[in-house]
Amino acid sequence: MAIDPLQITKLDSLLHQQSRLLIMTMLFPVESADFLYLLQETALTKGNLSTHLAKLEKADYLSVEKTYRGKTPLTIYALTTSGRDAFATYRRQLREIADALPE
Amino acid sequence: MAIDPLQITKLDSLLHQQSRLLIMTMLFPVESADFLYLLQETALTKGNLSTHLAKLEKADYLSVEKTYRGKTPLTIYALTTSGRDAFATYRRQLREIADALPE
DNA sequence: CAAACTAGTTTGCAATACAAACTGGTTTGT
DNA sequence: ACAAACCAGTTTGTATTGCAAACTAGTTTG
Repeated sequence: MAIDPLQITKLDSLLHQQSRLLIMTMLFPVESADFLYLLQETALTKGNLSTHLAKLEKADYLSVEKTYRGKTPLTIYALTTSGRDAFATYRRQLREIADALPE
Repeated sequence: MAIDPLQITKLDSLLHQQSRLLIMTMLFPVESADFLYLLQETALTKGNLSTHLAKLEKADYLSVEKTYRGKTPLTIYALTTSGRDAFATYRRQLREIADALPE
């Protein structure tokens, strides 16, 4: 049975955004990643990446550890449990919706 | 083979928005629909529905015909060919992405 | 020791999303 | 007749976004 199209409006708006979904998708398979890794992989600008990460952190979808590699700053990002849960829920809903879109 | 996560950024931003995707999803299976039908089915507010429709019209994803039902205004919306094409492309890309999101 | 580089953050601005208020007209009630 | 309520949308005001340029604090290089 086809799902209700109104399910579209139930998607987590924080994740239903291309840059943030991309970041979450990069972080999901790994334990953690640093800023420069994400910068390269996402191809976002630094400012853009920084603000999206801040938004995800504020939602408690990821944790941030500020440290050093030698003498230069190093910031490490990792999904939290609730970030993983939110991603899994979004993924499930997105699949249902994508399958149900009319032909 | 898994797709490149960067495909996420290739999604049509106009359609990667919940209210607008909902409107397009409602319009796709039908030939046309009037404002009140969309208002009921989408459960958006009138202002919100109006501005999203205007945006889709501006992108030439839908056409608008203003007429009357008896003496009261009646506005009829229909997807254009390029609107249908855009929807089909978005649907295909969304399915690929949804399938490829990491487990 | 100044210039250039590194790892991010902050700022400024244009575009968005949303609902309340508005518009132009019609119907209803008295 | 005429005001009040209603109808089908549109416009407006405001708060939130998304983005990249400019900035910061420190480090390395020439």
